[in-house]
Amino acid sequence: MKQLIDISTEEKILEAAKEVFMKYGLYGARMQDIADTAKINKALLHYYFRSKEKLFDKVFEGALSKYFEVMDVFANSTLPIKKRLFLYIDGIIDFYSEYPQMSMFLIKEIGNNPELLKQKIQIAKKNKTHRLVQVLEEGMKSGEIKKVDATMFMINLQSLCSFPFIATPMFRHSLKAHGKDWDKDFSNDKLKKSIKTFIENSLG
Amino acid sequence: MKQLIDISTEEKILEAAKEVFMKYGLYGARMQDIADTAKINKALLHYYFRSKEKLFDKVFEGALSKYFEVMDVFANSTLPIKKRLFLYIDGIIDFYSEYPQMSMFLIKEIGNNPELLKQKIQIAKKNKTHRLVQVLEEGMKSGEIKKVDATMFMINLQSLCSFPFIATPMFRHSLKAHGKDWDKDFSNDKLKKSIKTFIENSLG
DNA sequence: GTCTATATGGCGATAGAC
DNA sequence: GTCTATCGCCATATAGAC
Repeated sequence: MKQLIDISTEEKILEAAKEVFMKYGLYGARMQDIADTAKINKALLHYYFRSKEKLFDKVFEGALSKYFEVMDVFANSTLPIKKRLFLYIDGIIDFYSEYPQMSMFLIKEIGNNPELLKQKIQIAKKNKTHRLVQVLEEGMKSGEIKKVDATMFMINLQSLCSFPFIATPMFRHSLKAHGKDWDKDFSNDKLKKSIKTFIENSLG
Repeated sequence: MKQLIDISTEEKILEAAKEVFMKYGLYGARMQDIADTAKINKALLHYYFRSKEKLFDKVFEGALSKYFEVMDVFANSTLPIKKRLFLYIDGIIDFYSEYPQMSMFLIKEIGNNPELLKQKIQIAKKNKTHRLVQVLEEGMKSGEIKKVDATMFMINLQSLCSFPFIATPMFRHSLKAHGKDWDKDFSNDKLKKSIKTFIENSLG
Protein backbone atom coordinates (compact mmCIF):
# COMPACT_ATOMS: atom_id res chain seq x y z
CA MET A 1 0.00 0.00 0.00
CA LYS A 2 1.35 3.35 -1.01
CA GLN A 3 1.81 5.83 1.81
CA LEU A 4 0.13 9.18 1.44
CA ILE A 5 2.89 10.80 3.43
CA ASP A 6 6.62 10.24 3.05
CA ILE A 7 7.62 7.96 5.91
CA SER A 8 11.26 8.88 5.87
CA THR A 9 10.63 12.54 6.64
CA GLU A 10 7.94 11.74 9.16
CA GLU A 11 10.28 9.42 11.00
CA LYS A 12 13.10 11.90 10.87
CA ILE A 13 10.80 14.35 12.60
CA LEU A 14 9.67 11.85 15.20
CA GLU A 15 13.26 10.92 15.97
CA ALA A 16 14.27 14.55 16.32
CA ALA A 17 11.17 15.33 18.36
CA LYS A 18 11.93 12.46 20.72
CA GLU A 19 15.42 13.79 21.27
CA VAL A 20 14.36 17.39 21.87
CA PHE A 21 11.23 16.69 23.90
CA MET A 22 13.20 14.26 26.09
CA LYS A 23 15.78 16.90 26.74
CA TYR A 24 13.58 19.92 27.38
CA GLY A 25 10.05 18.64 27.99
CA LEU A 26 6.86 19.77 26.26
CA TYR A 27 7.07 23.45 27.16
CA GLY A 28 10.85 23.81 27.14
CA ALA A 29 11.20 22.25 23.70
CA ARG A 30 11.22 24.55 20.67
CA MET A 31 9.75 23.65 17.31
CA GLN A 32 12.68 25.39 15.65
CA ASP A 33 15.06 23.15 17.58
CA ILE A 34 13.19 20.06 16.45
CA ALA A 35 13.23 21.27 12.86
CA ASP A 36 16.96 21.96 13.01
CA THR A 37 17.66 18.55 14.50
CA ALA A 38 15.61 16.87 11.79
CA LYS A 39 17.27 19.12 9.21
CA ILE A 40 13.96 20.24 7.77
CA ASN A 41 11.92 23.43 7.78
CA LYS A 42 9.84 24.43 10.75
CA ALA A 43 6.68 24.66 8.68
CA LEU A 44 6.98 20.99 7.78
CA LEU A 45 6.45 20.03 11.39
CA HIS A 46 3.00 21.54 11.18
CA TYR A 47 2.39 19.93 7.85
CA TYR A 48 3.01 16.45 9.25
CA PHE A 49 1.66 16.98 12.76
CA ARG A 50 -0.90 19.76 13.06
CA SER A 51 0.51 21.16 16.28
CA LYS A 52 3.30 20.95 18.79
CA GLU A 53 1.05 19.10 21.22
CA LYS A 54 0.02 16.51 18.66
CA LEU A 55 3.65 15.89 17.80
CA PHE A 56 4.43 15.54 21.45
CA ASP A 57 1.58 13.09 21.87
CA LYS A 58 3.03 10.79 19.25
CA VAL A 59 6.43 10.74 20.92
CA PHE A 60 5.02 10.37 24.39
CA GLU A 61 2.64 7.54 23.59
CA GLY A 62 5.37 5.43 22.07
CA ALA A 63 7.61 5.91 25.07
CA LEU A 64 4.88 5.28 27.59
CA SER A 65 3.85 2.04 25.98
CA LYS A 66 7.38 0.64 26.10
CA TYR A 67 7.64 1.69 29.70
CA PHE A 68 4.50 -0.16 30.70
CA GLU A 69 5.62 -3.24 28.85
CA VAL A 70 8.46 -3.66 31.33
CA MET A 71 6.13 -3.26 34.28
CA ASP A 72 3.87 -6.04 33.08
CA VAL A 73 6.02 -8.58 34.87
CA PHE A 74 4.20 -7.78 38.11
CA ALA A 75 0.99 -9.13 36.64
CA ASN A 76 2.54 -12.58 36.21
CA SER A 77 1.17 -14.22 39.32
CA THR A 78 2.72 -17.63 38.60
CA LEU A 79 6.13 -16.34 39.67
CA PRO A 80 7.24 -15.78 43.28
CA ILE A 81 7.24 -12.10 44.22
CA LYS A 82 10.98 -11.78 44.64
CA LYS A 83 11.52 -13.42 41.28
CA ARG A 84 9.17 -10.90 39.72
CA LEU A 85 11.01 -8.07 41.42
CA PHE A 86 14.36 -9.33 40.16
CA LEU A 87 13.04 -9.62 36.61
CA TYR A 88 11.63 -6.12 36.91
CA ILE A 89 15.01 -4.79 38.03
CA ASP A 90 16.72 -6.38 35.04
CA GLY A 91 14.09 -5.10 32.65
CA ILE A 92 13.83 -1.58 33.94
CA ILE A 93 17.59 -1.03 34.20
CA ASP A 94 18.03 -2.21 30.63
CA PHE A 95 15.15 0.02 29.62
CA TYR A 96 16.60 3.12 31.29
CA SER A 97 19.93 2.26 29.81
CA GLU A 98 18.34 2.62 26.40
CA TYR A 99 16.12 5.59 27.33
CA PRO A 100 18.05 7.36 30.10
CA GLN A 101 15.78 10.41 30.12
CA MET A 102 12.52 8.52 30.39
CA SER A 103 11.79 9.04 34.05
CA MET A 104 12.80 12.68 33.85
CA PHE A 105 10.45 12.95 30.94
CA LEU A 106 7.57 11.26 32.73
CA ILE A 107 8.07 13.28 35.87
CA LYS A 108 8.19 16.55 34.05
CA GLU A 109 5.10 15.92 31.98
CA ILE A 110 3.06 14.56 34.88
CA GLY A 111 4.12 17.53 36.95
CA ASN A 112 3.10 19.98 34.28
CA ASN A 113 -0.21 18.46 33.39
CA PRO A 114 -1.58 15.51 35.36
CA GLU A 115 -4.87 15.44 33.45
CA LEU A 116 -3.09 15.21 30.14
CA LEU A 117 -1.18 12.21 31.37
CA LYS A 118 -4.20 10.38 32.68
CA GLN A 119 -5.66 10.58 29.20
CA LYS A 120 -2.52 9.21 27.68
CA ILE A 121 -2.36 6.37 30.15
CA GLN A 122 -5.86 5.44 29.12
CA ILE A 123 -4.66 5.41 25.54
CA ALA A 124 -1.76 3.15 26.37
CA LYS A 125 -4.39 0.84 27.91
CA LYS A 126 -1.91 -0.82 30.15
CA ASN A 127 -2.54 0.66 33.50
CA LYS A 128 -2.15 -2.67 35.20
CA THR A 129 1.16 -1.14 36.21
CA HIS A 130 2.10 -0.29 39.71
CA ARG A 131 0.48 -3.42 40.80
CA LEU A 132 3.80 -3.38 42.60
CA VAL A 133 2.38 -2.01 45.85
CA GLN A 134 -0.64 -4.27 45.62
CA VAL A 135 1.47 -7.35 44.90
CA LEU A 136 3.74 -6.53 47.83
CA GLU A 137 0.82 -6.17 50.21
CA GLU A 138 -0.59 -9.52 49.15
CA GLY A 139 2.81 -11.14 49.59
CA MET A 140 3.15 -9.74 53.07
CA LYS A 141 -0.30 -10.97 54.04
CA SER A 142 0.46 -14.49 52.84
CA GLY A 143 3.85 -14.41 54.54
CA GLU A 144 5.75 -14.84 51.28
CA ILE A 145 7.84 -11.78 52.11
CA LYS A 146 8.77 -9.80 55.21
CA LYS A 147 6.41 -7.07 56.38
CA VAL A 148 7.49 -3.59 55.33
CA ASP A 149 5.85 -0.32 54.41
CA ALA A 150 4.92 -1.26 50.84
CA THR A 151 4.56 2.29 49.59
CA MET A 152 7.89 3.36 51.00
CA PHE A 153 9.53 0.25 49.57
CA MET A 154 8.12 1.09 46.15
CA ILE A 155 9.42 4.65 46.43
CA ASN A 156 12.87 3.46 47.44
CA LEU A 157 12.96 0.93 44.63
CA GLN A 158 11.95 3.45 41.99
CA SER A 159 14.53 5.85 43.34
CA LEU A 160 17.32 3.30 43.12
CA CYS A 161 16.40 2.33 39.56
CA SER A 162 15.66 5.74 38.08
CA PHE A 163 17.93 8.30 39.62
CA PRO A 164 21.32 7.02 38.45
CA PHE A 165 20.23 7.50 34.85
CA ILE A 166 18.67 10.89 35.37
CA ALA A 167 21.69 12.10 37.29
CA THR A 168 24.48 10.57 35.21
CA PRO A 169 25.96 13.95 34.19
CA MET A 170 26.00 15.08 37.79
CA PHE A 171 27.60 11.89 39.04
CA ARG A 172 30.12 11.95 36.23
CA HIS A 173 31.11 15.49 37.12
CA SER A 174 31.15 14.90 40.83
CA LEU A 175 33.28 11.76 40.66
CA LYS A 176 35.71 13.38 38.25
CA ALA A 177 36.23 16.24 40.69
CA HIS A 178 37.47 13.67 43.20
CA GLY A 179 39.73 11.68 40.94
CA LYS A 180 37.27 8.95 40.08
CA ASP A 181 35.81 7.86 36.75
CA TRP A 182 32.09 7.24 36.40
CA ASP A 183 32.48 5.13 33.28
CA LYS A 184 34.80 2.79 35.13
CA ASP A 185 33.04 2.78 38.49
CA PHE A 186 29.47 2.44 37.27
CA SER A 187 27.90 -0.43 35.36
CA ASN A 188 24.37 -1.66 34.86
CA ASP A 189 25.32 -4.99 36.40
CA LYS A 190 26.69 -3.37 39.53
CA LEU A 191 23.54 -1.32 39.85
CA LYS A 192 21.29 -4.34 39.36
CA LYS A 193 23.25 -6.24 41.95
CA SER A 194 23.11 -3.50 44.53
CA ILE A 195 19.36 -3.07 44.07
CA LYS A 196 18.81 -6.80 44.39
CA THR A 197 20.79 -6.74 47.61
CA PHE A 198 18.50 -3.97 48.78
CA ILE A 199 15.50 -6.16 47.99
CA GLU A 200 16.97 -9.15 49.81
CA ASN A 201 17.73 -7.03 52.85
CA SER A 202 14.29 -5.47 52.86
CA LEU A 203 12.02 -8.40 52.08
CA GLY A 204 14.09 -11.22 53.62
CA MET B 1 22.01 51.18 58.81
CA LYS B 2 19.11 52.20 56.67
CA GLN B 3 18.38 49.89 53.75
CA LEU B 4 18.19 51.43 50.32
CA ILE B 5 15.61 48.87 49.31
CA ASP B 6 12.69 47.68 51.39
CA ILE B 7 13.73 44.29 52.73
CA SER B 8 10.26 43.09 53.41
CA THR B 9 9.14 43.36 49.78
CA GLU B 10 12.39 41.95 48.49
CA GLU B 11 12.07 38.94 50.74
CA LYS B 12 8.43 38.47 49.81
CA ILE B 13 9.58 38.29 46.21
CA LEU B 14 12.39 35.89 46.94
CA GLU B 15 10.07 33.65 48.90
CA ALA B 16 7.50 33.65 46.11
CA ALA B 17 10.19 33.14 43.47
CA LYS B 18 11.57 30.18 45.36
CA GLU B 19 8.13 28.60 45.46
CA VAL B 20 7.35 29.15 41.81
CA PHE B 21 10.80 28.34 40.41
CA MET B 22 10.96 25.13 42.41
CA LYS B 23 7.56 24.16 41.13
CA TYR B 24 7.99 24.96 37.45
CA GLY B 25 11.71 25.40 36.87
CA LEU B 26 13.41 28.38 35.25
CA TYR B 27 11.59 28.25 31.93
CA GLY B 28 8.25 26.96 33.12
CA ALA B 29 7.92 29.66 35.80
CA ARG B 30 6.01 32.83 34.91
CA MET B 31 6.88 36.23 36.29
CA GLN B 32 3.18 36.95 36.60
CA ASP B 33 2.80 33.87 38.76
CA ILE B 34 5.64 34.99 41.00
CA ALA B 35 4.14 38.46 41.28
CA ASP B 36 0.73 37.03 42.17
CA THR B 37 2.24 34.74 44.78
CA ALA B 38 4.12 37.66 46.33
CA LYS B 39 0.95 39.77 46.04
CA ILE B 40 2.80 42.56 44.28
CA ASN B 41 2.87 43.97 40.78
CA LYS B 42 4.80 42.26 38.03
CA ALA B 43 6.83 45.39 37.30
CA LEU B 44 8.23 45.36 40.82
CA LEU B 45 10.02 42.11 40.13
CA HIS B 46 12.10 43.92 37.55
CA TYR B 47 12.60 46.86 39.83
CA TYR B 48 14.18 44.66 42.51
CA PHE B 49 15.89 42.13 40.25
CA ARG B 50 16.65 43.36 36.77
CA SER B 51 15.58 40.19 35.01
CA LYS B 52 14.01 36.80 35.45
CA GLU B 53 17.38 35.09 35.22
CA LYS B 54 18.94 37.31 37.85
CA LEU B 55 16.04 36.60 40.17
CA PHE B 56 16.50 32.92 39.53
CA ASP B 57 20.21 33.17 40.26
CA LYS B 58 19.51 34.70 43.65
CA VAL B 59 17.16 31.87 44.55
CA PHE B 60 19.57 29.28 43.23
CA GLU B 61 22.63 30.61 45.00
CA GLY B 62 20.82 30.64 48.31
CA ALA B 63 19.78 27.06 47.76
CA LEU B 64 23.23 25.94 46.70
CA SER B 65 24.83 27.41 49.76
CA LYS B 66 22.36 25.65 52.06
CA TYR B 67 22.97 22.44 50.15
CA PHE B 68 26.69 22.54 50.76
CA GLU B 69 26.11 23.41 54.37
CA VAL B 70 24.32 20.12 54.84
CA MET B 71 27.16 18.21 53.23
CA ASP B 72 29.70 19.75 55.58
CA VAL B 73 28.85 17.11 58.14
CA PHE B 74 31.13 14.66 56.32
CA ALA B 75 34.08 16.86 57.10
CA ASN B 76 33.49 16.49 60.83
CA SER B 77 35.97 13.73 61.55
CA THR B 78 35.25 13.62 65.28
CA LEU B 79 32.00 11.77 64.67
CA PRO B 80 31.69 8.09 63.75
CA ILE B 81 30.92 7.58 60.08
CA LYS B 82 27.46 6.15 60.54
CA LYS B 83 26.57 9.04 62.83
CA ARG B 84 27.71 11.45 60.13
CA LEU B 85 25.65 9.60 57.55
CA PHE B 86 22.56 9.74 59.75
CA LEU B 87 22.99 13.47 60.32
CA TYR B 88 23.44 13.91 56.59
CA ILE B 89 20.20 12.04 55.90
CA ASP B 90 18.29 14.26 58.33
CA GLY B 91 19.80 17.41 56.88
CA ILE B 92 19.44 16.56 53.24
CA ILE B 93 15.84 15.36 53.50
CA ASP B 94 14.89 18.57 55.30
CA PHE B 95 16.72 20.49 52.62
CA TYR B 96 14.95 18.77 49.74
CA SER B 97 11.72 19.31 51.57
CA GLU B 98 12.37 23.05 51.22
CA TYR B 99 13.88 22.87 47.70
CA PRO B 100 12.24 19.85 46.08
CA GLN B 101 13.55 20.62 42.61
CA MET B 102 17.12 21.25 43.64
CA SER B 103 18.60 18.01 42.36
CA MET B 104 16.62 18.27 39.15
CA PHE B 105 18.06 21.69 38.63
CA LEU B 106 21.61 20.70 39.50
CA ILE B 107 21.42 17.79 37.11
CA LYS B 108 20.17 19.94 34.29
CA GLU B 109 22.70 22.70 34.87
CA ILE B 110 25.62 20.32 35.06
CA GLY B 111 24.41 18.49 32.00
CA ASN B 112 23.97 21.64 29.97
CA ASN B 113 26.81 23.78 31.22
CA PRO B 114 29.34 22.34 33.65
CA GLU B 115 31.46 25.49 33.61
CA LEU B 116 28.60 27.67 34.76
CA LEU B 117 27.98 25.38 37.69
CA LYS B 118 31.62 25.24 38.65
CA GLN B 119 31.53 29.03 38.88
CA LYS B 120 28.52 28.98 41.14
CA ILE B 121 30.14 26.32 43.28
CA GLN B 122 33.16 28.55 43.57
CA ILE B 123 30.86 31.34 44.70
CA ALA B 124 29.37 29.12 47.34
CA LYS B 125 33.00 28.39 48.33
CA LYS B 126 32.14 25.17 50.01
CA ASN B 127 33.21 22.50 47.61
CA LYS B 128 34.52 20.27 50.32
CA THR B 129 31.39 18.29 49.49
CA HIS B 130 31.29 14.73 48.30
CA ARG B 131 33.93 13.77 50.70
CA LEU B 132 31.33 11.05 51.11
CA VAL B 133 33.08 8.46 48.96
CA GLN B 134 36.46 9.31 50.44
CA VAL B 135 35.16 9.08 54.00
CA LEU B 136 33.56 5.72 53.25
CA GLU B 137 36.75 4.32 51.84
CA GLU B 138 38.71 5.39 54.88
CA GLY B 139 36.10 3.85 57.15
CA MET B 140 36.27 0.56 55.30
CA LYS B 141 40.03 0.50 55.50
CA SER B 142 40.02 1.08 59.24
CA GLY B 143 37.26 -1.51 59.67
CA GLU B 144 34.81 1.01 61.10
CA ILE B 145 32.22 -0.06 58.52
CA LYS B 146 31.59 -3.09 56.34
CA LYS B 147 33.32 -3.27 52.97
CA VAL B 148 31.11 -2.24 50.07
CA ASP B 149 31.50 -0.59 46.70
CA ALA B 150 31.76 2.99 47.97
CA THR B 151 30.82 4.64 44.68
CA MET B 152 27.77 2.46 44.23
CA PHE B 153 26.75 3.07 47.83
CA MET B 154 26.99 6.81 47.24
CA ILE B 155 24.88 6.52 44.10
CA ASN B 156 22.23 4.48 45.90
CA LEU B 157 22.18 6.89 48.80
CA GLN B 158 21.78 9.94 46.59
CA SER B 159 19.05 8.16 44.67
CA LEU B 160 17.10 7.34 47.83
CA CYS B 161 17.37 10.91 49.12
CA SER B 162 16.77 12.85 45.93
CA PHE B 163 14.32 10.99 43.76
CA PRO B 164 11.23 11.06 46.00
CA PHE B 165 11.24 14.85 45.85
CA ILE B 166 11.89 15.09 42.15
CA ALA B 167 9.20 12.55 41.43
CA THR B 168 6.55 13.62 43.93
CA PRO B 169 3.98 14.54 41.26
CA MET B 170 4.47 11.19 39.59
CA PHE B 171 4.17 9.26 42.83
CA ARG B 172 1.16 11.28 43.89
CA HIS B 173 -0.58 10.51 40.63
CA SER B 174 0.43 6.89 40.56
CA LEU B 175 -0.70 6.17 44.10
CA LYS B 176 -3.98 7.98 43.61
CA ALA B 177 -4.73 5.81 40.59
CA HIS B 178 -4.56 2.80 42.92
CA GLY B 179 -6.63 4.15 45.76
CA LYS B 180 -3.76 5.37 47.86
CA ASP B 181 -2.91 8.84 49.08
CA TRP B 182 0.66 10.14 48.79
CA ASP B 183 0.13 12.80 51.41
CA LYS B 184 -0.92 10.17 53.92
CA ASP B 185 1.50 7.42 52.93
CA PHE B 186 4.61 9.53 52.56
CA SER B 187 6.39 11.54 55.21
CA ASN B 188 9.89 12.86 55.63
CA ASP B 189 10.29 10.81 58.78
CA LYS B 190 9.32 7.58 57.06
CA LEU B 191 11.77 8.32 54.29
CA LYS B 192 14.58 9.12 56.73
CA LYS B 193 13.89 5.93 58.60
CA SER B 194 13.90 3.74 55.50
CA ILE B 195 17.16 5.24 54.28
CA LYS B 196 18.77 4.74 57.67
CA THR B 197 17.69 1.13 57.53
CA PHE B 198 19.36 0.90 54.15
CA ILE B 199 22.55 2.29 55.64
CA GLU B 200 22.44 -0.15 58.56
CA ASN B 201 21.89 -3.06 56.20
CA SER B 202 24.68 -1.97 53.90
CA LEU B 203 27.40 -0.88 56.28
CA GLY B 204 26.61 -3.20 59.20
C1' DG C 1 8.44 52.18 45.82
C1' DT C 2 4.48 50.91 43.46
C1' DC C 3 1.37 51.02 39.85
C1' DT C 4 -0.69 51.17 34.64
C1' DA C 5 0.28 51.08 30.08
C1' DT C 6 3.13 49.82 26.47
C1' DA C 7 7.21 48.35 23.91
C1' DT C 8 9.94 44.35 22.37
C1' DG C 9 10.94 39.85 21.12
C1' DG C 10 10.19 34.99 20.66
C1' DC C 11 7.42 31.20 19.38
C1' DG C 12 3.59 28.46 17.41
C1' DA C 13 0.98 28.49 13.58
C1' DT C 14 -0.64 29.74 8.74
C1' DA C 15 -0.65 31.49 3.83
C1' DG C 16 0.87 30.98 -0.36
C1' DA C 17 4.61 30.41 -3.98
C1' DC C 18 6.93 26.67 -6.19
C1' DG D 1 6.04 18.11 -0.04
C1' DT D 2 8.93 21.80 0.98
C1' DC D 3 10.08 26.41 1.37
C1' DT D 4 9.80 31.83 2.67
C1' DA D 5 7.30 35.29 4.70
C1' DT D 6 4.21 36.73 8.00
C1' DC D 7 0.47 36.85 11.52
C1' DG D 8 -1.05 36.83 16.31
C1' DC D 9 -0.25 35.77 20.92
C1' DC D 10 1.93 35.90 25.17
C1' DA D 11 5.79 36.70 28.37
C1' DT D 12 9.63 39.58 29.63
C1' DA D 13 10.95 43.98 30.18
C1' DT D 14 10.59 49.19 30.28
C1' DA D 15 8.51 54.04 30.56
C1' DG D 16 6.44 57.07 33.06
C1' DA D 17 2.65 58.73 36.22
C1' DC D 18 1.82 59.02 41.11
